[in-house]
Amino acid sequence: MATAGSATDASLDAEPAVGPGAPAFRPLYQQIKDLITRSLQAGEWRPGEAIPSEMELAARFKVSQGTVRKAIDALADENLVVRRQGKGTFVATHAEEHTQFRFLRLAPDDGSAGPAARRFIDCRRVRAPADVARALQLRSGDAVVEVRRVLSFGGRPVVFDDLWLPGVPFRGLTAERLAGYRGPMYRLFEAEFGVPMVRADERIRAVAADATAAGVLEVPPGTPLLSVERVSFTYGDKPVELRRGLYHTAAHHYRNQLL
Amino acid sequence: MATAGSATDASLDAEPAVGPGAPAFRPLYQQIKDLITRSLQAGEWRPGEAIPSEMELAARFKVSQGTVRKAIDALADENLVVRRQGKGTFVATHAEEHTQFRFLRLAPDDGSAGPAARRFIDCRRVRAPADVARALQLRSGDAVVEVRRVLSFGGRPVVFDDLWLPGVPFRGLTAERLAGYRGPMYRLFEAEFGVPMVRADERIRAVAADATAAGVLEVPPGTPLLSVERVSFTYGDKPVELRRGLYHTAAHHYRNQLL
DNA sequence: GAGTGGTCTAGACCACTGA
DNA sequence: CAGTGGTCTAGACCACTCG
Repeated sequence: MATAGSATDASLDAEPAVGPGAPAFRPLYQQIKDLITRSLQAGEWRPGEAIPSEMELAARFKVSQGTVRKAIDALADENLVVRRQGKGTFVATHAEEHTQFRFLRLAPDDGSAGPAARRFIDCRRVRAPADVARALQLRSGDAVVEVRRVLSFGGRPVVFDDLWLPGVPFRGLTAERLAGYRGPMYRLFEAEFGVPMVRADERIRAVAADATAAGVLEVPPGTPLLSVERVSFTYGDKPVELRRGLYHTAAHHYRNQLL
Repeated sequence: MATAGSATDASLDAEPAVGPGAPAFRPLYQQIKDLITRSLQAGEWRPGEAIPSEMELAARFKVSQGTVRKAIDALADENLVVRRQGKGTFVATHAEEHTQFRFLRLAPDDGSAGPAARRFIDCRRVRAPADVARALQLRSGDAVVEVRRVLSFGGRPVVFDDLWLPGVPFRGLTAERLAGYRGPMYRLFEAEFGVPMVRADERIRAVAADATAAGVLEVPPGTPLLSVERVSFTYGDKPVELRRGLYHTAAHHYRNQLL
């Protein structure tokens, strides 16, 4: 079977489709990948849950197991999904993640990986300034939630984060909720608000500590700090967080691997 | 055929090999990948050249095309090799690379991607200081080549690099050679010295400009700068460059994608 | 049209997990 | 033990490149 006729709950290309608009060529496994992504987006399976087995998905989409496998491989490459031999394939989650990995690329200069202590400075509903609105694809003045917090390692404040979340999915996010939660903040976002962070872009520069940052991070004003501006996305490449972080890099560094 | 007997020029696992030392299980395609990597390392095919077709490699290693394909896929994922449909598979090269991509993650704040201007401050043979020797896995005092250079964008100096290369493969690297070369520095390294950079680890922090950096980058002393310490590797995870870069991030930023 | 990589299938068997 | 993902094979056909 070269072209599938139809699937149970969504449509694959019925014909090779070589119209004048030339939709080019779209491999079957990519179409399957999109269908699975759509199911993730729709919440058909929640973070941490298993998705159906390859055999089941192959039956559902009327394609071979190999094609489903390629689709899932692609999803696994993007960390949307995690494969576990003998057990199944699971929707990626920030639940385990060994606390501060994956998205916080800060490492201590020596290997000592002490646990992070969090302190929330505030959490307020505000109207989105123009730059925040632009980053989150909202309109200026739309409701957003602003959170400010500090991360400390070994008793010393190292990270000062100022972040904004769209008001609508994050209605009900309060300082108490944040302070009372055990586990990574992104885990709370996905578990309590149904917004899993899946990808992020960062822009990094060096800046001098202003009075506020100096006070929070307990350094003299003017101290060089790493400025990390991050936009995080959920499933449909939809931006759902703007974060401005200031990192004190006297005993820590931002690690990155190029390949 | 579940286990291959032998190959033309190297050995695959002859037996499942379940000794007491438990070498675990090593998929065939990974063994093939290692063999191909070894050929790359030995210079059997040079950067930019095509490697044999999947069919030829399958015949050479006495495995199916599908297995070779998986091996090459893995190599392509690590950017050791580039696949081009209809043409072949080619050893990765820094020849095209659109000038400043892949390894220099600095981008202008506005989209304006002007060409970079290079200026070489010096290029000397020196004895490796302890920290350089450690990073390059040499002995303190071994000969290394130190290069210092500046990159400018739109007439303004933005990057000040100080880098060390092991003396032995880089015998004959001179300021004239560097200044006279058209194209990326890493292209010169792979083409003239047979050392392709394949992977790199970076450690980033914020520092204040000292007198030297301030002079070179034309900023006041104390200006916050991005400090980027990079160790680059060739094929066998062998470190072949230590680079300390200082980036002036007033109009540029270091971009990074997290997934 | 010949040769390359890319897709898709079908089936066998292996490694791992957990009841 | 049954069920999962992981490997390997063999063969067909497709998309792309280039002479």
